[in-house]
Amino acid sequence: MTPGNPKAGETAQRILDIASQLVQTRGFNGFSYADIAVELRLTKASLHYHFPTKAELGRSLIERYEHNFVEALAGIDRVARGDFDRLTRYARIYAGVLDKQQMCLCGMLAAEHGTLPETMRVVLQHYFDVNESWLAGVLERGRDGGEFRFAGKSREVASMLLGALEGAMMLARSYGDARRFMSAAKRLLTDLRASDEAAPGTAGAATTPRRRASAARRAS
Amino acid sequence: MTPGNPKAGETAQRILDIASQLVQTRGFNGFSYADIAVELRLTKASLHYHFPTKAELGRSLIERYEHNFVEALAGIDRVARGDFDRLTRYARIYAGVLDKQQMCLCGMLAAEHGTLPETMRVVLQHYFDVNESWLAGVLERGRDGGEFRFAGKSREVASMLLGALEGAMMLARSYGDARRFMSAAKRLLTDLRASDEAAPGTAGAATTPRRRASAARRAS
DNA sequence: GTGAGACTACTTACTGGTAGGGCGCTTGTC
DNA sequence: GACAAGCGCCCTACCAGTAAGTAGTCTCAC
Repeated sequence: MTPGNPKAGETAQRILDIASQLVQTRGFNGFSYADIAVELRLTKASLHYHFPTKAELGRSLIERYEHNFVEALAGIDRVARGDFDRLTRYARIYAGVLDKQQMCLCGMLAAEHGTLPETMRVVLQHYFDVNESWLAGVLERGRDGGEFRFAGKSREVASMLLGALEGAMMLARSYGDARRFMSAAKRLLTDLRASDEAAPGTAGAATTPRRRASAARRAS
Repeated sequence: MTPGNPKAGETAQRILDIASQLVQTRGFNGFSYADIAVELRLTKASLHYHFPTKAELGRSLIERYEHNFVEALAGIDRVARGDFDRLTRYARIYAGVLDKQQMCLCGMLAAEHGTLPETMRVVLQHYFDVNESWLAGVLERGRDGGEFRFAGKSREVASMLLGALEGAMMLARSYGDARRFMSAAKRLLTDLRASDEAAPGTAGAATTPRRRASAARRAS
């Protein structure tokens, strides 16, 4: 198909698209090369041409997912108004995945950690590290700027937040009810706000950052 | 073991023991009847005698797990001093599972929800409902009694808490670092306390060293 | 401007191994 | 002799992965 398209890697990308979807719905142990082959109307052997082993495919999957995620985070940093808004948008990425009846690729793989090839484990952990670093940075700046209030290291809050969102996503998906995720995410985020006061109600709204500290760009 | 025990289902229990361990480390799609057979020095056919299908085995697994969990919760209700202590002990159950390099059986299955037989999905959801109900009850009483402070429905907090603990467990396991779970759990629980006041000090972040039996009281 | 060689993107046909599952026979016990 | 518990043997489907071959395309020397 598409005869006038000699662009290298096009098929590989389509393989990754299907594989990603399969992992995010059925897990890494829940699909086979045959599943992709059927969907793509190729033979299994062709898939092995592009990705010699399933471990290789899995590694590529994570790397691409991380790459896209990092871009999304950069996008957030570009448009977000304040750090609370950043977290809100971050959570919205998760919600978007959930709306497609999918689990976070890496959340899924984390559950399957025990059966994953070592090569995949390494890049998987890197994905989480990147997420945690970004979150920690946002939290740190947000606290400095007076938008957030929390005790302890921002890195630890980031770690908790990451796990809580992944877990909320997992349960929401198994309940087939995205609102479960929404509710949990909202609670987790508002609990971090400096203006909590045991605040009930729906709140939300746009944030008015007190200060945009020019301080520390990085927190790693 | 326990030779003088002609109680029917002894082998069935041993099958469930092994299967449970396998699910909690490798997932439901990550083990086979053959794995159990090897471990138990039985044939696969014998296993099928006790559990005709894998779905049946899975269902029994969840039901037994829930049964044990409910007993543990009753145990907590018997000995706990106050509702914060109840939650602390609840989290300690998770920590105990994690110490064995295992994931919560049902947390693992939730991730694999997309490939689970319908019969298993039903009992799986029941497990989470039971957990959530117990948590909601503790939270509700704790708030009424002035031990907790939070906004909104206790049921929603319970749901968030459940997801957050499962998620924290999942990530901690994939990092091979139980302290990640400890840290997250502690933060989640202390955030619910009425006496937070933006928390004193940074709290001895690092660890809450493993404490075995008694010596409970507070996790501060 | 053409033909040899290399390269890409596949194919068909197959491997050894494992999956869940089923049949019919044998024990040991009450 | 009924019955729970287990075994030997087998089946079909599917798994990841491999070998060998092929159609089309690009490059470059002549």
